[in-house]
Amino acid sequence: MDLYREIELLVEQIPDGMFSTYKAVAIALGDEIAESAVKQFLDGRENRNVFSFIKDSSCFFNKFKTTFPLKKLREEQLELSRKVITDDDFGEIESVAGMDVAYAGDTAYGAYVEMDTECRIIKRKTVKMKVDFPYIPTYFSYREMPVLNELFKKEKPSVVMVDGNGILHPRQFGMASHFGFLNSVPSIGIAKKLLCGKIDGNYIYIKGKKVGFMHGKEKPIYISVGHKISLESSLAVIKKFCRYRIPEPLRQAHMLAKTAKNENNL
DNA sequence: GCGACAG
DNA sequence: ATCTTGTCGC
Repeated sequence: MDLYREIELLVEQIPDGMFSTYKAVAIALGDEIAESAVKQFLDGRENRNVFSFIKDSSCFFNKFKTTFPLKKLREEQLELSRKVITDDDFGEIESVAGMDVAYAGDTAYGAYVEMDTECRIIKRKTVKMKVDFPYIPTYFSYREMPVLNELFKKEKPSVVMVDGNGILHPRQFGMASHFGFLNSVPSIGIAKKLLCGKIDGNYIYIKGKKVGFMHGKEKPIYISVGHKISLESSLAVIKKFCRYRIPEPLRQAHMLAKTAKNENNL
C-alpha cells in the first residue's frame, strides 16, 4: 500500500481557501498516531493547506472522504496475530540470519547477513529500493516488509533476527512476527527501545501476558517472539550470538546496510 | 481521558 | 532512521 499516495488523495480534497491539520489528515488515514508522519511528508513538499493548528475555525476542513486505510492494516494485524506460533517449530539450528535497513530519504538499503553456529559469516547481500510508506509507530512493518521480503528471496536460514518487535506490540504483531509469518520462518524480534508493555523483573507483559524479555542492564535490548520459536529458545539464540549489545547477525547487517547506503550516496 | 509510541 | 565532532574510556 502506497500511503504517501493516500495522504496526497486526502490533501487534494481540501478546497481552495480552506485548511486542515496534520492530525485531521492522520485521523482520516485511520490513526492519529500518524500525525508526525503526515507532518514530515507534507512539510517536505511545500504544502500550503495543512498546518499544526488552524486559527480561524471557519476555514477548517476535515470532511474527508476516506476508507481509513490504517484501520484496515490494524485489522489485518489483529487477524494475523492469531496465527502466530509462539512455540519451537524447527529442527536443528544450522544458521542464523540478521536483516536491517538504512535510508537515504525514501531509498532503502537492505542488508542480509547469515552466520553459522560458530558466529562466522556465511552469506552477505544487499538490495536497494524505494519505499512508499512512512515510519509510523505500530505500523513499522508496512514500511520495511517489501525490503525484507526482497532480501529474503531464496534464503533458507534456520532462524532470522529482525530489527524491531515480534509480539511485543499493541496488537501482538510487530515486524518480526509479520515477517516470520509471511515467510513461514522462525523469527526473533529485537528492539533497542521499549514500544509498549510493563516490565516486571526482566520480563515484559501486556495485559498480564508475557510477551518479551529485557536483555542487558545499562542499555538493554528488548527480545520478543516473532514466529515459530519460543521465548526461551529466542533468548538462548540471542545469548549465543551476543558479542556486543546487539546480537552479531543484526549488528553485521546494520553495518552492511549503512555501508551500502554510503557507497551509493557518494 | 491524555499522551507516548519499534525504525 | 537521519543530521553531525569531538571525546571519554578500555
